[in-house]
Amino acid sequence: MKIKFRKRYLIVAKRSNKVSQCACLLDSLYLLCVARLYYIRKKLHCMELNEQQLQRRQSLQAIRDLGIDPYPPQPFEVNVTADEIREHYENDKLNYKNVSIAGRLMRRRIMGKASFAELQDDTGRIQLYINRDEICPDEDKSLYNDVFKKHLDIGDIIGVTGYVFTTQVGEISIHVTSLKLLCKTLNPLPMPKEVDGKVYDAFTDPEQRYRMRYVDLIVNPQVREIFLVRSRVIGAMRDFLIQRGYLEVETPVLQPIPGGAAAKPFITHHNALDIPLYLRVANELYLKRLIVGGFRGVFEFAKDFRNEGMDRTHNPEFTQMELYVAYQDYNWMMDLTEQMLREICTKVLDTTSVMLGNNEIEFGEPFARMTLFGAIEKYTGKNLHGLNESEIRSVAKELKVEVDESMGAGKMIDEIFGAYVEKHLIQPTFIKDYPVSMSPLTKKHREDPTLTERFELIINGKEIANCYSELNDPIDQRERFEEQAKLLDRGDEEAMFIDEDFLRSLEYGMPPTAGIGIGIDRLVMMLTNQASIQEVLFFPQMRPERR
RNA sequence: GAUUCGGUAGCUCAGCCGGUAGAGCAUCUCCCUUUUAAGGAGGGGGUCCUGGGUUCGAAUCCCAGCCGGAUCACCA
Repeated sequence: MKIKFRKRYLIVAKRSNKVSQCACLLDSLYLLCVARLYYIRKKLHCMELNEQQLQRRQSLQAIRDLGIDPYPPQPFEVNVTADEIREHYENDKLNYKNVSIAGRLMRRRIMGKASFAELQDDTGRIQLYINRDEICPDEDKSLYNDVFKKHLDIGDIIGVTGYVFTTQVGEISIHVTSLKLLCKTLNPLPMPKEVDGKVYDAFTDPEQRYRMRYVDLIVNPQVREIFLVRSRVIGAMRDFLIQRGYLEVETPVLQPIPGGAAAKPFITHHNALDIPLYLRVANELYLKRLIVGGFRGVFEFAKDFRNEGMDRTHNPEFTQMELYVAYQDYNWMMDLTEQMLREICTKVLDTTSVMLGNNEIEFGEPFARMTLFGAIEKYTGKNLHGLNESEIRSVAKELKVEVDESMGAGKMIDEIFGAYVEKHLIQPTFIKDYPVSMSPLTKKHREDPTLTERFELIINGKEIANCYSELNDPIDQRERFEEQAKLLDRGDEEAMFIDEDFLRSLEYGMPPTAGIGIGIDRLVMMLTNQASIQEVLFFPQMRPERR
């Protein structure tokens, strides 16, 4: 507006060289008013559409005026995909004499009475050759001259039929004999281009990509690939577990007591019951109730919710697979985990080693196994085993690890581990035997009552799985919960609540059980070499868009 | 949360020692019947993130804010 005025003012100033300054001023004031009115009208009538959006709406109307439905209700029969044509045409030409394919128009090269275009379906792109006199055999050339050349835009969804051929420069293409508009689009797409492997004008702004994932998926094929891997990883894991006879179950997301993990929950309210409910931070306590109920093995791919920080490895909601198997222990679960990851990696990526940044992670070799205190001693020189809370606090201070009064011994050990050890564990490593205080749901170690039978699997310096021999002594469990309750009172917002119903279930008897939780998002990050969790979530949480 | 970098056309970005807003692609008009970043000719398109300040004059300098990226710290 300001600029428009300035431009006009300059024009006026030039024109009125010989006119009095007063007249010039009046003139420009008038133009200012006109410009403002024009601006307001533009805003009201066009809802701030840009030129290209307006153009597309005009094309939409023009198409309707030609008697064509831009959003037809009939199905369009597709009998081939872009990928299939590119792969099999050369060896099976007779089978591609009558193809029908649908997708987005992604590029047009119009050369007068004939054109090339690129159609993108869910498998990739295929070139189209469109000849005016073939799609318009009669006098009426409007389908080519008006609809195709003028009123179709990049991104529009079309269906074509025709036969496959190879062009003079050797590109497998579809010679189009008929073309139908299936959906007119009103927003222009970003237009990345690739020349000799170099990508220009890529749609790379992470904010835009995450906010408009649909656009990201249309124009960035590598993004689509990540989500295909994600789906296959989950599929392979599910197959692995079902093959072994474990039951896939579903347990409550809305929980009256948020149990099973040290984490800050989201809280909500149920109107009819007039009670607070929490979004689950884990499903552990429910799956164990099912083991009490008599299932031998249960698992769930669970969305968990934690009201904590957000960064490139944390999203407020994330996916965990939790598995509980009766009559097993954590040693057995180590073997199963190793086997499962090896199988998933092989099935999904057809290899046992993956590049992750500069590190090559090897899933084919046996995973290293170390005790927690052993690992801490290895990397800090301090043996924490047998130390009491105040002794650990002083070691933590000596190591310059930040601790505060609300932290118990377990929490401080975890801090030290995080600061000194975790980053060194690049290859898959099981860290086992955690102190009792940091594992309130875990059975005491068979040889050392100050420890628990628990392991975490660390890969590339990140925890990816957490497993226990599950505590099934109801009296011991009650005492551990009471310890947690004291931490809650001390101000540890992540400490656990006492879950009376869970305790009651243990009093009915839970067989010895091994349980594990595997972070699916992190696993997928590793298998797709992604540094941020947003890249493996379709719709990562974002601040709301303004207006 | 701390530090740091950034926000300019539909997209990717340049301009930033203050002085009339630029490029490529996209879009529009015209030419072109095997092109492929198709080509040729011409045109349109901007609240330079927002709000203050300094100045005759701010996209540019200063302050505040909003949004985002990266790094660091913490939860998975």
